[in-house]
Amino acid sequence: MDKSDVASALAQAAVLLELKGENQFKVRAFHAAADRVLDYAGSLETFAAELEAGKLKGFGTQLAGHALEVCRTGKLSLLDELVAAFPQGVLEMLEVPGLGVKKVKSLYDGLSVSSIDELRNACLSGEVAKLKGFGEKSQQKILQALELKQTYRGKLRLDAAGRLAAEVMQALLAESVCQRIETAGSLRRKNPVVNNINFVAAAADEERFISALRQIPGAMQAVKNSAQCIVLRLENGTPLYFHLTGAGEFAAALFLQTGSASHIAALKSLEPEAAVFAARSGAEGADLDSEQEIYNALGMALIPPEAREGRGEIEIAQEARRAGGVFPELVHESDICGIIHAHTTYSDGLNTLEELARAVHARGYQYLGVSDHSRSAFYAGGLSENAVLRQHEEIDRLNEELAPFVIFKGIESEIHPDGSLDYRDAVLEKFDFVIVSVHAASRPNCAEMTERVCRALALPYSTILGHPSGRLLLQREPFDLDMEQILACAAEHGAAVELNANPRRLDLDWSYHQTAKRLGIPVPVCPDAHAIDGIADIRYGIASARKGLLTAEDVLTCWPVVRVRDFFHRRKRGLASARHKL
DNA sequence: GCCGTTTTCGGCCCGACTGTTTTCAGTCG
Repeated sequence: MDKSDVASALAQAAVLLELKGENQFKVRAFHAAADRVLDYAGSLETFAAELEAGKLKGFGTQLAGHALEVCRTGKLSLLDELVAAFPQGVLEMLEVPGLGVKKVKSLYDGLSVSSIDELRNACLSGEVAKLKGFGEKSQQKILQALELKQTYRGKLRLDAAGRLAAEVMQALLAESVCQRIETAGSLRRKNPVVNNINFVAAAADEERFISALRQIPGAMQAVKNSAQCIVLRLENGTPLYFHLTGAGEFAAALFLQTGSASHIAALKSLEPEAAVFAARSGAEGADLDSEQEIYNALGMALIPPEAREGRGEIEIAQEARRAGGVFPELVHESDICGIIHAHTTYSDGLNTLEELARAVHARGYQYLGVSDHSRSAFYAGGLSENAVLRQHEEIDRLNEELAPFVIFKGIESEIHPDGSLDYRDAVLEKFDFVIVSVHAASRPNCAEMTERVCRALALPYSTILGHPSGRLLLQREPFDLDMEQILACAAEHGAAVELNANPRRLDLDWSYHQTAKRLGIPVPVCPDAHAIDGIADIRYGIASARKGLLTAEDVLTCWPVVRVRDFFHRRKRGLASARHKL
């Protein structure tokens, strides 16, 4: 039980109250109360105490009572009543993009549609288009959204997959049904989204192993898929594959189950590979006890798991081996010198500027690039020009206090449809760096969107392009834009392109990293943190950067403070030569 | 349902965009 539970109970109640047709201001009061719980800086205990004392703004007698009930019992009886009043599927309909509470209500009231399946049928039969407030286009959009939702089914984002895999491995090791177990497949390759989770396990007793799998929470069924593979199906639909192996063949199995199909196929087409694959299939005679030896036997340096995609890494590894060396050292989390792209309470962050700066400082980083939302992001409390000036004064004060630690003055500015940014030049001038990004809901065509971003990049104030594709993994598709053209444009103007490390984004996608590198574009790995905890997300960004074969030199946030400052200055003066060194 | 030091009743959070409409409601960020 924590603050997010309280907030989520109040927010869910708000949605259902609206669905029920309650007064919109009452609904808003519930939403606002939920936001206030999240924004509350203290502990759950002090929150409850202040509620009781009637000290919290936004909580009158009613809402304070509801919030206290959740704090004390973990339950909200009002919410239970509301949930009971609607079929479960109605709530699921709210997750369909383009459908808000009003439209769901009108579908439920007007067509008695109360589930995703019924919604699809109503669209297919053309009934939705006849409903007041809907039309042919709305119906088509709903169908498209449902189709997209279907393609997301059973898939997991890297962070969720990693957590699930860790829980499963812990449970199996605790039951002592395997001596060793590791993740393999797309999770070990750190793909942003995975369709399944693969494990390699050294387990002597197959029956005990399977029965332990059946004990895992959410397990639906665990059955043998082939001679050496067991598949576990969970309630959410994601299949988990367990490749059983003897302890002596563990490395060979891990190697075979990690590489992507094209990576393994490319290796199989090489001459000396026969021995390795024969050894694997011969089972008994496998004497290769590490992946290092396997790759060496194949005539190449060890390829890091993230890179095993069949996109040129084999040639790099062969070349490295010929030169007597190892695979080029990819970027590590420990290479990160500073944090760029973080929000504070000036806009929609949870921590104050000072708290955030001290936390980043305490973690041993050299600098923090603060970038709250700009003016036009009303929904996120975007900064007015006055707020910008106030923040700058506070930064100046903190910079004196925390030196040699540096806080860079930044902003995350919306790119308007015409490619312009949010403030007057006189204000833009005052920032050390400006992250330019698109948030707006509208989705223009490819040419318009590309033009919009390129126009922004041509402005001397645009330092970093933020989350360039705009995608939200398993939630929203990327904008329709020409990424190659945008990268060329960033390179031309000396701008950097962010690798947003939030596991919901991981944007710039790893498949474009080598293009960026070739064009000399520095790629900062940015947490886009909205609280101190969010800084830890850079580990996902680093995983993606490694996947894209980036080195510390390629990642702007691995540069020391002096070099970053110099990059910002040069960019502002239109002088940025992206790859210059001091 | 909450709030207020001009208010205890009457107002409550912005703006673009889309698709539905003939002047606006719903959604999104």
